[in-house]
Amino acid sequence: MRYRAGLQTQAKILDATRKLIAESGLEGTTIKAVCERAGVLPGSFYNLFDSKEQAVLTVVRQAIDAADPDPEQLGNESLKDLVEAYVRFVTGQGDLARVYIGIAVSGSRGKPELRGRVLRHHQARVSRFRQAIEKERPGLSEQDSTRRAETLVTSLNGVALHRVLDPKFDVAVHARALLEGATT
Amino acid sequence: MRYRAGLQTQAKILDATRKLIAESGLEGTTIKAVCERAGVLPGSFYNLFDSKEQAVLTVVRQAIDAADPDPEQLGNESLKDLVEAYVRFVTGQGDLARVYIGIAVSGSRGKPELRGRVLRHHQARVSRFRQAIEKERPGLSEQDSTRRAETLVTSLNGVALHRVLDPKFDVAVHARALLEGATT
DNA sequence: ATCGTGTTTGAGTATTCACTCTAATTTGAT
DNA sequence: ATCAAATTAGAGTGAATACTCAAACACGAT
Repeated sequence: MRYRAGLQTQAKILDATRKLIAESGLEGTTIKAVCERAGVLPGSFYNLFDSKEQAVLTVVRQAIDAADPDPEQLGNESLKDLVEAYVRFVTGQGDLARVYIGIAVSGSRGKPELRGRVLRHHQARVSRFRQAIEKERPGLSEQDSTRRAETLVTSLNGVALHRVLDPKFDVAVHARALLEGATT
Repeated sequence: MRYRAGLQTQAKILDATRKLIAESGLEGTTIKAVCERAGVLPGSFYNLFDSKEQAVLTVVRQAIDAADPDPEQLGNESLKDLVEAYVRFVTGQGDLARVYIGIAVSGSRGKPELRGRVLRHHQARVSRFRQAIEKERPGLSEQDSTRRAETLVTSLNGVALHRVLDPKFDVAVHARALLEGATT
């Protein structure tokens, strides 16, 4: 993959894969469907990717990266910043958010690669939230701040999950309530 | 299906289906796998069920029913009762809880039957939680109590979701924290 | 004991899946 | 313009899928 044509084809395939996962989950994401939507034939797909799983993993990596804001400023942002960034991710990048949530539930079974990646990401996220909580409430024990961070992160995922089912669900309102609950 | 043998076979098939969905998701739940685990041949399966989807739907219906405590005492239980019942369901009936959570995301796509069922059940659940909240905090507006109930129910789902990924995750602790957040 | 009906058998069907292969075409540095 | 390498075309592979069917068998009311 060194020519322009190859790079364009790769982008088209990844776009198609992302949209298909968001629309119909891993189950509905077949090579045939991806190729049809990308306007490409299977031969081209396998010229650029070793397997279907490789393409899926690339998209999942994109989704996980997109769920975290400004990785450079790690440790310098407020809890409100973190929550708002997640709300923006869920409401503004619907496709990636659906991939993220969908993988967290169904895609991790029997696929250690995916499961490990999701769990590692979750842990990093909890740690980041914990730091922000400790900055806001310096008196808390580490155990307590960790517990609050875990409750907040998993609850936010639950709210995001419901938005996948009901697009009218107001994520921002519930995120605000959870934010308040975590700091009082 | 009128003889005892048929009823026994039906029960064996549903048990196998439930366990397989819990272990390996919808994707891994094939007719062959279900039949092998149930000690039955495909012909017997299709003598009792019209399709794979029918068997899956039956299991999902069981899971949804099991998520609600004492349907007869509707409206008479405290918020704490409701939360504790959900924790018991998630921690004690892992199989069904996994089916419920998994279906809510991955299974509902492209299957209006399932999607509608899940959303209707969610609405009933929110309404039940709202009533309990209003009894605990009589001063709240309906809009406010509804918002609190929605936050609580979706957050509990998020906590339960994470337990699917990490069996060591302490659901009870986080459920308690969410319960407190909903009533203060 | 008989007989209609429910149940099981187990091979068989059509389809779809991820993936391969070879030949033809396109690319871009020279 | 040339040519090696990158890319594409598109039919084809074997395995797995959901599902079917006719024949054998088991049940239980009579």
